[in-house]
Amino acid sequence: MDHSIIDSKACFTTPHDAQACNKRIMAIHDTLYVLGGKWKISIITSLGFGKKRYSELLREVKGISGKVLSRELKEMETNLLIKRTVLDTQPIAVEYELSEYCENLLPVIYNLAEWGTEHRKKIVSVP
Amino acid sequence: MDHSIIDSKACFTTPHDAQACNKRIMAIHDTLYVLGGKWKISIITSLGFGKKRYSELLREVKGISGKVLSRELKEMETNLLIKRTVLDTQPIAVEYELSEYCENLLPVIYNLAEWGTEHRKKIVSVP
DNA sequence: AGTAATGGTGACATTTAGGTAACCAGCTCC
DNA sequence: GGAGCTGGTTACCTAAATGTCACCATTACT
Repeated sequence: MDHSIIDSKACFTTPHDAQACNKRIMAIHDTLYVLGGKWKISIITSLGFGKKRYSELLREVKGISGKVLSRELKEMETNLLIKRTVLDTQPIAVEYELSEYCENLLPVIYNLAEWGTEHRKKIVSVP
Repeated sequence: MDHSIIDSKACFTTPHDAQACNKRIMAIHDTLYVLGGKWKISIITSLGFGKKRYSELLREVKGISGKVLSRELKEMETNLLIKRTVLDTQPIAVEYELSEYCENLLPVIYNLAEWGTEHRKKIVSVP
């Protein structure tokens, strides 16, 4: 019963059961995948300030290409993080916005930001 | 002053200041990088159950190659997540363990696991 | 008819991450 | 001296992520 930090901190609920352990690892990788890559965080941040059209995102998320933007948006839509609405204006306009479901993700992102900020300080201060 | 979810949930501290925004995005990517890739979470999980030697990790982290393991360990060491101790036994043995600093990361990982678990349920239940 | 804006898509090239297998030094056992 | 263990490193190769650039249909304006 001496498995150190993880159990003692009650951060990992299940101990040495390989299957539960693997499920947990997969869950973590799922989340990392949903948030990972070069652009997702920027897109979420941009949409965090309000709904945007495709061309607005293309302008605001600096450096992204049209192809990658549309792919990322599609993926985030199938992950239910984003709502896509086609307006029947002339010419046609498409609006993207964060979904309500995406709100669950914001505290997670917040923690990533906090830890990253502190970590950067820590690393640059190391001799 | 209508920038929706993010501010209303107080999840992003600073509003529409581009520089602060970018710093935050970088911080998030730092964290994602520290935890990202195919193996880091598995290594942390394995070391979470107690200190391990190189060859033990090679056996327990199933599928990893020696090259990648040593690279990941080095990187995690420079990120101060891991302590490396050379024991002067014969033959020489090297022990790896999670650092105290790494404990700060465990709640973050915990959140990733929780969200990932719920998200998987959500996605498979979608029509 | 020509130009520009909308929201994209497709073929291809490049970059990065990860995998394979051979090799090495130091030591021990036989 | 040969085989086997330790903890690695190296050169080379494949696969995945990302970037570039050309292209498309629709509508509107001039």
